[in-house]
Amino acid sequence: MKHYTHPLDMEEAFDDMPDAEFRYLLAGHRIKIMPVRVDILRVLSREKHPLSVVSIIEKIAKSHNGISPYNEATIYRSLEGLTKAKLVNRILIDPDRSYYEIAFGRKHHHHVVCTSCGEIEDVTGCISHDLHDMARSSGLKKFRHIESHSLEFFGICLPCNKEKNI
Amino acid sequence: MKHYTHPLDMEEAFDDMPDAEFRYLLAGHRIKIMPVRVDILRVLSREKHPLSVVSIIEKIAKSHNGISPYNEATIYRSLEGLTKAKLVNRILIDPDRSYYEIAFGRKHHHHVVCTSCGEIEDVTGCISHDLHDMARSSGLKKFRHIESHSLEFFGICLPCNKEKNI
DNA sequence: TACAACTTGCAAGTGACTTGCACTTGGGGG
DNA sequence: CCCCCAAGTGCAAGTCACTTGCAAGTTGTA
Repeated sequence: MKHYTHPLDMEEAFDDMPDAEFRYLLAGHRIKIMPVRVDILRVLSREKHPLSVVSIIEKIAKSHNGISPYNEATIYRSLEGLTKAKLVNRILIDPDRSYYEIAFGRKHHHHVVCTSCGEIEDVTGCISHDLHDMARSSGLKKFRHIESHSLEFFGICLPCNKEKNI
Repeated sequence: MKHYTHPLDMEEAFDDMPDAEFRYLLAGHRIKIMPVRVDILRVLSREKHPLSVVSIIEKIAKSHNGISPYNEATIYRSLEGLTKAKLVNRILIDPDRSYYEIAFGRKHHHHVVCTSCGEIEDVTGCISHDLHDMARSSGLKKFRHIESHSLEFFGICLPCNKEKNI
């Protein structure tokens, strides 16, 4: 059997990560290994960028003869559980719907979102250390522990920009 | 008549800004001067932190004998218009509801949100220049213009933390 | 293998917004 | 200063993403 780097030590590209790895991760996080969870982790791990819930369902459907075997409620509950287990992250980029991305194996990063078409691109090299220092040092009387941060950029992507200048 | 610094040149504390200033701002942004818009600007300008829509309505109600003279739809439409005019900002901190804050007269800043009680505190001294540099320089093939960014921190505030340790 | 705890499907419910439409109003033009 | 209409409003119905209650099905462990 081929040996796979443990996901938590990897960088990018999970294209061929076998389901066994996801089961391993789920077990490690003390969550029951349910098919829907494995499917979600597989779908998200193959994406470079955050996916909306609808997209997640579509991708799952594609790998199951075009029909998702799971109820939507199940998907939502699963995403909630995976988020609590910190295996996926819920991303705050759109006030109208939720986006999720895999939470392990990738460099710390953030996103740029096109305010015109919604295209999402990664921003790597986050200065998160500086950010946390900043958060801790600037008039924060009531907070000592910062658990996480969200850093999102918004702009117009080149294709959309060109379209407008026609 | 007392002279007031133009809002756009001010820093913090609008506690006593007269409605005339808000009318001035609205006119300057070529939006009709409607009472609801003035009310929203007044309420938000008196707040140190972002307010949810419900809170905005409650504050407006307080200044009108306890009953808001505006329909909820009007509030939502107004907030949308004020956001487009860049007089208020919609803040992405809660996937379940919208928060708004005044968009002028304050130093560039961000927020820390308590994931337990929702308390919001400001983070000043943002390294926004570095952030934009970061966004522009890190593998961004498709974006050249970054219009805005959202930087939010999440943690547990001291009161909530104490509560848990009882 | 038995069972308790956890999950799921289904269907109904929730809640934050949005929209269609007829009525009103702010403010520029005459 | 008044007229007029684009822009804004109230009301009520609608939408849509998500949540929940419950009965039935799974998982993992004892």
